Amino acid sequence: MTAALSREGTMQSGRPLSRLLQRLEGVMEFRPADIAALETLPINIRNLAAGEWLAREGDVPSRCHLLLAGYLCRMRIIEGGQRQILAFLVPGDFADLQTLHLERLDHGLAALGPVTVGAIDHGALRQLMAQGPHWTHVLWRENLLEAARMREAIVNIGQRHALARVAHLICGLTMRLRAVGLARDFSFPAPWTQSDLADAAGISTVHANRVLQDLRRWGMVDHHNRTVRIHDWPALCKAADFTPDHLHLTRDPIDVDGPTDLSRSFTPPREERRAARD
Amino acid sequence: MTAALSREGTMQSGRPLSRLLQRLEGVMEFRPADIAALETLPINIRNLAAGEWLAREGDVPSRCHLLLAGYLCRMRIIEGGQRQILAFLVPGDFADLQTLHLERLDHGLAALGPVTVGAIDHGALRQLMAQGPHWTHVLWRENLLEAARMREAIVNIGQRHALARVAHLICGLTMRLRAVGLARDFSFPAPWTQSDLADAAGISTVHANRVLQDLRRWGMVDHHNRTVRIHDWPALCKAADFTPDHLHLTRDPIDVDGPTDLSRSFTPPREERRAARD
DNA sequence: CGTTCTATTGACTCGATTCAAACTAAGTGG
DNA sequence: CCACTTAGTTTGAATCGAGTCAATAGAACG
Repeated sequence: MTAALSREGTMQSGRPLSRLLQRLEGVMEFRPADIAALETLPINIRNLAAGEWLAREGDVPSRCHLLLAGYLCRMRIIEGGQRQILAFLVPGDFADLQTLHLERLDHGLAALGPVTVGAIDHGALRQLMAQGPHWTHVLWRENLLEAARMREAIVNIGQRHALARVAHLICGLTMRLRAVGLARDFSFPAPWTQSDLADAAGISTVHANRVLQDLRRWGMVDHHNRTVRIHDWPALCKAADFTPDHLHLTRDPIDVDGPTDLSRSFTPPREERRAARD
Repeated sequence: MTAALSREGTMQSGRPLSRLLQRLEGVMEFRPADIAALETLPINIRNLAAGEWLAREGDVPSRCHLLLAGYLCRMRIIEGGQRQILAFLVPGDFADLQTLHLERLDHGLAALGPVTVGAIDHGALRQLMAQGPHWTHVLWRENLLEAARMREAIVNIGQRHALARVAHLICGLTMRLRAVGLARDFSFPAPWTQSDLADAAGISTVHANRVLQDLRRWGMVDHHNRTVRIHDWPALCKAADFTPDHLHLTRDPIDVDGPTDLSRSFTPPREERRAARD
């Protein structure tokens, strides 16, 4: 079991783009030519040790990094030393794609556990996008998916209790891992500490510990031996108030077999004044 | 004074793009042809009453909306009825630009006070972008700026105390308004309620009230008569732990008079293992 | 095999929520 | 223009979820 897990996590060095493509193919069609164009990108593979920085706040990278194996996190440290983890990244995610259009990095990127990344020059990506609107769309969309996850993080931290926050983080990670072929059995390596989880959920380390104990006691999920094992997925989702909508993992309605009925696509509900306030 | 303020807020109907252009020109150069291309876009101007929805979660819009006057907010309502305001939008901001590449809206957009928006068809925007990489860059960057503000919101809600959160929201709004020529005198119309502010800061309405009283008592800022008046900007920024970095309002280093020294643009600090954890 | 992280526990404190009531400003219609 | 209504603000008291501090237990690592 553990062996299977670690095999799952291993990057097939011949196909560094496989995680990304697997996820993308879940939501859109690709012509062989599109994939060929992507696969000609020169990728520089690099390993990071646990805790190592991939990039720091203020950096002006000239390359984008695709996470191939392991986990990265985005983080910011504020005056007073507190750290907020903004996001966990999973294989197939771009780490600093936004530097194509927003040069200065406004947050740091660090490895949670050992990590493999592939570096692609900005120039190569720009060339890829210049070949047609398709890859522009895909990469832009990648940035938007990230923004959607951030919105979810705001809701999570702003409105939910500690237990739901932590549960929600785990649910989101699970779904995203499954979208790239990992965590098939609802368990996955989790090299981060309770303190990392706490900083992602906006709670104290001590409280994160107590919440994890609760989740374990209720038989929902267990985090031991650097491994998360989900025992009751429906219950966990319920406790987390989790819905996968914000991940946009299914084909957007407008993409499914031709154009949808557009008459209901935009509804200006004039009659509902004030409703927004309550 | 009040007259000047309301004049400031009024949209010059002949130049609906003026706020957007004013902000953009603060960070990049435009050729007259670029601006001309933008100004030929067919824009449909529409007014919304306070509390009215511009769009709702689940909508699949076929147009993007540029906020011309007033304030919009992004919001999500969760199981249990709690609302999280994800962002306040100010004139010159796009409300649903992301629907160009992520069709389904994962949050609602509502008017805080009376609002004027300009609707631009997706098709027209795609045509604009097809004319060259320039507007693609600009619009993509708009999405990234929004993502940067969301990261800041996560840090704000996740790590700061209630007073700093509210102060931070006000600081961010002020800077963004000033970037489009509003709030020149550090005061601006604020048609939202304490309950709106609370939902944006992730605190209860009662506590928002108490925090606002503190900010008033300390002589930093005052929110009365649907107007925010900042009396001590440095003190407010200090209390908020506010820096304008995340707004990317200055020219990015790489854009200022030719290429910057790229040797220091990416620094893989191998020696700093573990540092990321503390 | 000790050193260093990481996880766990208990006691105490505190920031923030909840509930409920009172007060104030802002429309609305007679 | 005033009485009525409604939305928004303010206050106090009780409570609670979560933070802090400090000490211990356990795992991992060189």
